[in-house]
Amino acid sequence: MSAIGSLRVVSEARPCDEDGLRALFLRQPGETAEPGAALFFEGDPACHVFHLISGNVRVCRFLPDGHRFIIGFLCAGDLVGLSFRSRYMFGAEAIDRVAFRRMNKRLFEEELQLAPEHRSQMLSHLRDEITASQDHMLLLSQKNAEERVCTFLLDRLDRTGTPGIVSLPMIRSDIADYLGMTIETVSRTLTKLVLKGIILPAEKHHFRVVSRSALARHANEANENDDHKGEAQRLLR
Amino acid sequence: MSAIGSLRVVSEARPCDEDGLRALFLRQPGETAEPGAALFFEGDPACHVFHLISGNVRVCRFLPDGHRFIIGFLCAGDLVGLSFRSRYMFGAEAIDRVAFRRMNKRLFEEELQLAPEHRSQMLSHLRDEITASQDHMLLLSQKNAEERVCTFLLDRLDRTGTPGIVSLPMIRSDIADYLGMTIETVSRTLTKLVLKGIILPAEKHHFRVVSRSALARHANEANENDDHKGEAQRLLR
DNA sequence: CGAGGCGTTGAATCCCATCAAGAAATGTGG
DNA sequence: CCACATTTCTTGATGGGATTCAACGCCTCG
Repeated sequence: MSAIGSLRVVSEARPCDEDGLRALFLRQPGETAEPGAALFFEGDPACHVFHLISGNVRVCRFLPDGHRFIIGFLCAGDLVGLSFRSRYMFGAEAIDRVAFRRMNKRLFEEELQLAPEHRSQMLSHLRDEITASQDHMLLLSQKNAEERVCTFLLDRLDRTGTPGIVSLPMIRSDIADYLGMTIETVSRTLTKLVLKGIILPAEKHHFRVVSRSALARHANEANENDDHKGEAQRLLR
Repeated sequence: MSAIGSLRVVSEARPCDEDGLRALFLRQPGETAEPGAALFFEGDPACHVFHLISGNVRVCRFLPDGHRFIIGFLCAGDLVGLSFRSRYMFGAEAIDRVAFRRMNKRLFEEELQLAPEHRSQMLSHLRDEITASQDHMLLLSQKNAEERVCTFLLDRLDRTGTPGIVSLPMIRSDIADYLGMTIETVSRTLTKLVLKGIILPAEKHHFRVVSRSALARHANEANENDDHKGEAQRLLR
């Protein structure tokens, strides 16, 4: 639980399958995007695949009534653009200063032809996206405000480099549009968790997690390692 | 809008990419499942890929608290099982009498090796699953009861063979668990749509759609062909 | 300093879930 | 075919959790 930078375990152990894919980008020049800038827009011709070097990106779609939905957040090491046909199905915007490499899709596919072992990595990546989507759907359809926020914090906790600290580089409205709630409810729920002693406000955009297990309990997660660990948590309640 | 059996257009025209994949199943023996029977269970080793010949299947996951979530519904022509690693991430249950073929996954992958053109069809299928998941997330996070039901009806309308008729072979609780609401709200919303004159109750498990465009308007869909048609609808409002 | 974006908190409202009851449909056995 | 049990569907009454509307403090930046 304290391993730094460990991958989030979705459902079974998974040694960094996609490292091979990432290696393809090393020849590409590094680029940067300023906060708020778009890497690409929803609806644009999908001609590049992206690899994030540093920084945070939000991935979003819009409804005709102006509502925004955030599909997810990307950070260092993440790939985006593999799951498109001819057009981007969503937009990607820099949250903070972002460094990335991009690769022409045609070129990317040629490389894939040359190195067939990358095929399975590609599939692997797509399967992960599907799994992530389904977990997200589960959250949206079944969880209440507190469970949503706790789930989100757990997720961020595993992505943040410092143990016991969760970093929220995005603003409240990003979180709200990701969790399917309003900024007010997000704010209220965070306050409630602080009052309950589960998290502590730390520096700007950071919280200290006092009790990971309490967080997990309040998140009502499906498989918080449904082995002995899960049992233990149930008994401790 | 009246073309029978036309594929639902997700975002761009797509000639039946996966027909090649489907052809692989023709050598497999036909099987059937009775209503309520499971094709496979969530958590089981994923050793088969399935191709539906006829009937309807619900695809679902369970939460530790007993809640059920329905990821989607399958019908004739659909494939399922492509997006798994070693275990099924969800279960599949027959809604009515179902005919299908199955294929050992290892065999399936060998066939894929032999016919590399199937690779892209495989990717295509996974991308469709991702798109569907994201549309579903959008529904769950942004839409109210009426919009959800209208979206669902539109979706079913395109899957039903008879123009102007939407078939709902599944029961209310299936719909509820798919749309993230209760059976009561589903029922009330359908009643409301009937009172509004948008749909008419037809035979058991069927509704007649009086006005597709009204349905689309109430669904608040993103891309109801965002060309002139969309404009026209806006003007007609 | 003032403007504007961001975050928090309060009060009122509303949509949907919950609880409850009954109607309609389906199935089963005599 | 009917009586009975069970499941499915609908409708009503009520309450609660989240949204909405509003105000205010904090911070950054020009």
